[in-house]
Amino acid sequence: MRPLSPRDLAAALGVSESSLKRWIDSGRIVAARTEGGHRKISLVEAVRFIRETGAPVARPELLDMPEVAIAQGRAIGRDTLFDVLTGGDASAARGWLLSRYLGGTSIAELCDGPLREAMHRLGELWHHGSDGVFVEHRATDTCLQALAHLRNMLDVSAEAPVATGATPQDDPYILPSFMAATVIAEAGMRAVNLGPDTPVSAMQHAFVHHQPRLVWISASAPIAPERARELAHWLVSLPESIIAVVGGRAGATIAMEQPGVRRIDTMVELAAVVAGIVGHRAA
Amino acid sequence: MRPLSPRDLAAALGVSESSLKRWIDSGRIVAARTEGGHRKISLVEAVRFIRETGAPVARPELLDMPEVAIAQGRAIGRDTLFDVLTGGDASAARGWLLSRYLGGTSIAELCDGPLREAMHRLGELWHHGSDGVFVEHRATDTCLQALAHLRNMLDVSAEAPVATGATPQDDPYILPSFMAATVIAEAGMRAVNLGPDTPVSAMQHAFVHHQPRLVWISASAPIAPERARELAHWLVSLPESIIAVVGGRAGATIAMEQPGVRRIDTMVELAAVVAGIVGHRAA
DNA sequence: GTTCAAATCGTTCATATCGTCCACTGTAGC
DNA sequence: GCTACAGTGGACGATATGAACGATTTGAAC
Repeated sequence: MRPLSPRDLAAALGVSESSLKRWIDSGRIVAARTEGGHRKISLVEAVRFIRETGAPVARPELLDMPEVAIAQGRAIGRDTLFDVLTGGDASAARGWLLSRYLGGTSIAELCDGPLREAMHRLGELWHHGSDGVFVEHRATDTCLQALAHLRNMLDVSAEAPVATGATPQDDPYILPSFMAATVIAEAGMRAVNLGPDTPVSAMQHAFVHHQPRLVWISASAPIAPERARELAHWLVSLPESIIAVVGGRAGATIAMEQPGVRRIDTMVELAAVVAGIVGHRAA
Repeated sequence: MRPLSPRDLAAALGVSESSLKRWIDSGRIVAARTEGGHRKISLVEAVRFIRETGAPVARPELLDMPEVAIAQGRAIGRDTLFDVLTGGDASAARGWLLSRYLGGTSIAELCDGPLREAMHRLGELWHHGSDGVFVEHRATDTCLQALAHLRNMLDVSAEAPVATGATPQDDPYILPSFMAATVIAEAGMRAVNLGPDTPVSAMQHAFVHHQPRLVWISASAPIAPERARELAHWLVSLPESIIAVVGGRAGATIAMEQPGVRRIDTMVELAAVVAGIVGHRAA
């Protein structure tokens, strides 16, 4: 049970670090000092203060707030995203991702790191335990909420170039394409996501309607050869000025068929592609 | 995010700081105090006040809701949600829904009214025009984002009773169950949504894990007779203290099979059921 | 043990908010 | 018209807050 620094508690309470230091110095919060003079606030003291003053807690996740957890003396920030997701607390997961994002980690990095790892391990569960499907479905919904939250915080110019994308027909995975859309929005393009189980004809309509500079395909489930051919055929038929990228476990099936279609393995890569487009525009 | 100061909220509402301070002091707005006596208003409380009093929001961007300004700017009430959704601008759709919500319409009413109508008309498109699939997929993603936004604004107690729910296997519709989860959260329960294409076994695991008071099933696509029987059988086998509700076009297939399983047609109805549970608890 | 980046220190200063008082507006009763 | 009253918006000195600064401490890597 790590003691809190003034910065930690200030962030959790939504006040400035300066104020918090003053409150400690005036005795309203009791804090110990290290040899070198740094203030350390125990979790119990933080809870006492919050209780007694009725201070609003702006970001409980920074305190790992549930009283149960405090009682158990769980360490702060120790939990991995996987732990939080298997725990099933949607707001905790949102908090986890949000605090990393505010801490400077890009959405793309979050997707490639903790999110990918967590969902991968959940996939393992799916194979091993009988409750894997339950946990995975619940985690998908939780991630959707958290990603939507992040995406809503971004502000993309209405003049930014557009990207359209989808998950192919018969592929039910919601999350990967939603992640791609979020990463693309973060990198500065307007992302139009058609979601899972999308036929090529719908992608074509989206293309005609939005005139995107970038088209993404996110293929996780194994894809039937005819479908892969149909998709690859369409992608190759696009004008040369359009960048087509394909990601996901099953993406290789599509991308291999033809050059000119770029295979992508990570969200950071995707963000780089988008940055190239946006940067080029701006220049 | 960060708590609002009287000045912030006053500016957003277009009233004087003096009035706002008076409203707080008279208890019409609940505000916490800092150690030094400064008033802090949480965003949820601000939203509650705006909804209940019908106060007009002069400058929503000060509340971190810039989309609302745009939605109200373009002659509010002229565009239907259907128009906005077919237009494909996600932030416009968010603004549309958010401004109605701030205006006092409940999420349940929004789902039963504009959202249901819009999605229904989009379904018609699906039959008539060849680009219907594209528009419908895009609109689904847009609605997901907007609903997640609303859901993120709600604040549900960690002690609130739990509801679990899902869409049956082979039913790919994402939105209805997500809407149900949002409505349930609005009405005061913690909602755990397993999303589309969920086998009964996963619902059972969720039940064992979360010990919910309420179980919801959202069935839109036609459901195979064996599956319907399997689902109905499970629902009926639940303890009597558990309330089981079934909604959606295909819901009748399941609910008809057995009494004790309540058929639900609107989100307002669902909210009423939840209110019954929460109210009973509180009493 | 040394090195180094990140966190925290104590301080200062501009700004935000406090509580209070007062002048103004609209409305209801007479 | 007049008064009483209730709500509003603006102004005031006093206090609280938040951001910035260079100096010091900390923790982890080598």
